[in-house]
Amino acid sequence: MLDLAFIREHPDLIKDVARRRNTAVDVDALLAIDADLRATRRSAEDLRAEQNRVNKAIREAGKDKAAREQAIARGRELAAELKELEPRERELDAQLHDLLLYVPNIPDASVPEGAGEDDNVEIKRVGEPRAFAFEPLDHVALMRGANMLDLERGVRVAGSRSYILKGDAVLLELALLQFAMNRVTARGFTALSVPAMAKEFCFIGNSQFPRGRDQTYALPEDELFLVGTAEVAITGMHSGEILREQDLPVKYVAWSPCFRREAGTYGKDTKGIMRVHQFEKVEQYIICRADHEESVQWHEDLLANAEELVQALELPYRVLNICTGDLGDAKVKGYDIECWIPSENRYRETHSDSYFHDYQARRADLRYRGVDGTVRYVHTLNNTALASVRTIIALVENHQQADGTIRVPDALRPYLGGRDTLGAPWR
RNA sequence: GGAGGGAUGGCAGAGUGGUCGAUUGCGGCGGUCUUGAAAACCGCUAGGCGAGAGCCUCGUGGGUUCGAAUCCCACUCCCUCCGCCA
Repeated sequence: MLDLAFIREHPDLIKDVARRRNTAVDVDALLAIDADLRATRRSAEDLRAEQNRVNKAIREAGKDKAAREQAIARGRELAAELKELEPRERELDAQLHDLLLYVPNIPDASVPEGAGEDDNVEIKRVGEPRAFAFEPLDHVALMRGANMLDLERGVRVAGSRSYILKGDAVLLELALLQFAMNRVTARGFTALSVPAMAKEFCFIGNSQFPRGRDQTYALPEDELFLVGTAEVAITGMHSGEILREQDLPVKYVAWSPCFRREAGTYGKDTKGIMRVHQFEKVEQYIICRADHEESVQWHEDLLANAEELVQALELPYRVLNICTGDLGDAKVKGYDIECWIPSENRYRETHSDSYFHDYQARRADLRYRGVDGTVRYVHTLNNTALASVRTIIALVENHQQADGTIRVPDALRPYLGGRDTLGAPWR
């Protein structure tokens, strides 16, 4: 959410931003409602001010019965007028708030212009895609052969885009999660295990709602929703608080299951487990002071943390600077890390590193008191540390061996009981 | 699932229809004193809208009333007991 005063002063900028971001928002309607609300509120405030004066007069009238009766009569008139005005004031306020949720954030000047994902700009490439001395398999063939994946029965249990990991794949998943948790906590992040379901306000605060509502699983009986990322729960957990500047930055690394409906993606990534409804993720999250330079610094640091993990797993990857047309509404700027997937002969997204300035903080009402006493909205940032299935795909495909087994990168071996190979030879 | 109690500022905790946006304590900030610190003492210290006058906020939303932290209704959350249960 942007500051309403800023929108009032820069309507053309907002319209331009919405166009560049491919997002629809009716700025004129918003400003019309705002003007109407302010006029209505002004009238109501005048009435309330007089009401307060009349109430004081009633108190002070004491035994002067005539003055008291007269003031009460005026009070009755004011109450009647307010009864007309107040429902309208509430209605306009609600409408304004709803529209405000659709106004996107302002991208940083360093965000490339572009219509969609094809216009994202590659900013670095690390590691060489491996030259295989044998015909490499895709993750489905590989994991099936090694008895690590059962797609059919996963679908039987939970429908399309569901899967069952088996055998060494389960150990691999747990190892990866713990590997990520250990590496990031070693950098001073506090480990969290957060609820995988959350109330609506958390999703609004984080900006998943209202626009992404159809991508979220709902539990209507309980007015809860399944989170698509731990980010939702973390944004919600401090909602309404005023933190102390001395306690910033707050750095979390949270593990959670992630649930995604993937509505509207029917033809996409139908093979294997590239796009699934449920996976595990370790997420980095930072709450810091309202300072652009500091946000930028943490954004880079979060990227570096993620790169370090990917490098330790010996996966070739590249980093993209996400263009205006592909950047989520709430983000000021975002980098994606894409890991090399041999069977697709291309890089695929495994991490998403973003900063938001105070956009999420305003929605979630998350502020801090500076050492000088002033209260401001915090800045928030987050980046994936490790997402289970996509990392599993990249790892098994990149580290497959001629006999169908998977080589375990050195950094991961301590989390797999020292094993250097997963699966038994089968090719 | 059943019964009862509760929700007030950063925290604790008064306040049961008008002078209460709110007693007090703790914490925090500033000062006096001190070589420095502690202690003691003094002062300041909720948030939001508004250029300002002023307006709003005592869990949330309605209602009663000239007037609501206070009364009524609904909801949410927390606590205690019972039941069920990983």
